[in-house]
Amino acid sequence: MATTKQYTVNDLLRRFQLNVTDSRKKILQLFLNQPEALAHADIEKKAGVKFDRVTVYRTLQTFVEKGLIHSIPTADNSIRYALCKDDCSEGHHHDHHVHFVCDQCEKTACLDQVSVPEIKLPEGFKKEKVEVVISGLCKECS
Amino acid sequence: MATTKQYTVNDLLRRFQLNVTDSRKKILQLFLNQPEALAHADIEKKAGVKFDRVTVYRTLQTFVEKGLIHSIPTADNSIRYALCKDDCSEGHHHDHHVHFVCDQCEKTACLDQVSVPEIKLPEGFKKEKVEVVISGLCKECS
DNA sequence: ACAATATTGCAACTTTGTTGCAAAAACTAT
DNA sequence: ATAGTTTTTGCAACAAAGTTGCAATATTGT
Repeated sequence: MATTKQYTVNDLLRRFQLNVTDSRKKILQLFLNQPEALAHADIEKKAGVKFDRVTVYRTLQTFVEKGLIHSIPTADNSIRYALCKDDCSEGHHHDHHVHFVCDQCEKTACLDQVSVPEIKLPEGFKKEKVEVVISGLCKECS
Repeated sequence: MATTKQYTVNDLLRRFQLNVTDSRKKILQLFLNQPEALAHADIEKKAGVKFDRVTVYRTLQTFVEKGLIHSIPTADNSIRYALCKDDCSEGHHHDHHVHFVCDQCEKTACLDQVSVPEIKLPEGFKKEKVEVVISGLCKECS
């Protein structure tokens, strides 16, 4: 019930050294409620009129900085965010899974089962982070 | 000399069934002149005050539609564009190489030598396009 | 060179993102 | 519980990015 959820969210925020506030609880809950990645616009919509646009921006920024969520690059100028699973820490995201964007329903998901393959770069390049975004049709749409 | 360049650009535009106009020539030339990917802002800057913002938007859109350039997804909300190498056709980009973004100089490049590995998706997903963006330090910066 | 078509530039507008600052809320220690 | 300190929020104002309609201009094929 409601209380259970609250505890989870509060706990999670605390664990990431964040003060517990209404907007943070609400936004974090959105991420926990559903598997897909969320764009800024989605969050504003789903959170209702309740929070200022600025607050949403700042909350997302904070969450990324603390390693609660990570951003998924897209080719359409709308960054999407998803919960980090395990080994992300402050300022350092290790995102070893593949992201999938459905061309039809536009939903973005983390494919935790699929890991990013090793890629060898030419001499002189130093690899820091590898992002793989696959587009196509998701389970529901194909 | 100048004339040679002109011919190349005109040719290329014609080959992609585009009318030859000042802005298209200029913008295409920008892409040919240098290896890095360009963001919208770069293009406006480099093209000088000569073209309207709207024209640049529309030109890039047209180029993408016709398969002359492709967009590279980024996590910082600024789409970058690069010339398509070979097997892109109208509405269908086959971009089998890896993209590299330097964390220091911010330059984005296509690593044509490095090809995207096969990735197997879970049951039910239909793969259409695979984008790989690697960040780190480029040759010059490391 | 002309007519048909496509492209451009302008203006006005919408959306998206940022900053400074005062009010409100959350945390800490008593 | 409360007072004091620190964070966070919301507002306002702004800046930047992107879109649309339309009239003027440029391009193309004949």
